[in-house]
Amino acid sequence: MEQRCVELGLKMTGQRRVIARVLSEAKDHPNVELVHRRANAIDNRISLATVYRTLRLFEEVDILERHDFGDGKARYEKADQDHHDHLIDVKSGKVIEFQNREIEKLQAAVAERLGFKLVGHRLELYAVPLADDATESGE
Amino acid sequence: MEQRCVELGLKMTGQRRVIARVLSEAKDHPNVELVHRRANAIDNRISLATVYRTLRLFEEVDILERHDFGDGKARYEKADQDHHDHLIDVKSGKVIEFQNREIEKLQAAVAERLGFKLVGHRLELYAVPLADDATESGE
DNA sequence: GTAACTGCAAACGCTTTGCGCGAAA
DNA sequence: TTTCGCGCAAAGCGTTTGCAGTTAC
Repeated sequence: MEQRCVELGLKMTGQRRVIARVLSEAKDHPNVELVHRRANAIDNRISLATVYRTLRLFEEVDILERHDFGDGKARYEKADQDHHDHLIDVKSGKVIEFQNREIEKLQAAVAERLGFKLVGHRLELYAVPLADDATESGE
Repeated sequence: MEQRCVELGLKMTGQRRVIARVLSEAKDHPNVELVHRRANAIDNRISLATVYRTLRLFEEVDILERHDFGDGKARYEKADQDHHDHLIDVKSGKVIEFQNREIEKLQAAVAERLGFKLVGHRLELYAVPLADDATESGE
């Protein structure tokens, strides 16, 4: 990810490096506050404003993807991976990634049938565990 | 819609009647400010707070559906119609409704394969017109 | 009559921004 | 030296809420 930033001519400061690292290592979809907390665990002089500015910057150059899963807070993940959509376990709040080529194709077909060219989409599945032994957790 | 409110035991005040009517007659997906403006065209003593409170109330009893198409403002439509998803023309902002049984089935299948039971979903297609003669409009 | 609703204005939560300072090129 | 990023605090925005007066039943 750092390499990517250099290619784009972004000045890599200490703060940005830390924030980049936090998201590189994240296996979940942290919101801004969580990124801030994790960044501060590494360097506690990073302000919330800088986190907001940096996340936005990274999003603009397509290093990160921003999501909104309906709780009113932006959540981030790195964008360099294969495209996928999200299933949100409404019991635990956990987010699971999935891919489905067939749905993607149908989406493009629907758009075309309506006279449009698909340029993006948002698909989120809200679901509950089948075997109801859900463990409560933040994600 | 008014009938529906009475069934639910909602007190039908003048303000609520107006707001219900505005959304009954809406062919688009107005945001709160727009609902407020349209309601005021009928009775200019309806406050924004009441619009917010009423829309939320109607949403809670499933008279209305709330959407968030990514512009940070809630948008509403009546909920009594067939289920559908939305295609957003990113050129004009226009919203087109569509149905696709096959996508719905695949969504349920995806959820099940992951060990979940689908309880809701959000699908939005962002697209541009194929024949690029888009007329700019609010919706 | 009384519980429920309303308007107003203040507060809310998330996010952005103006400013002066400090670091990098 | 000039540009850019930073922390801080204040402001912005859509939305919610406390309160006192008003309305529907």
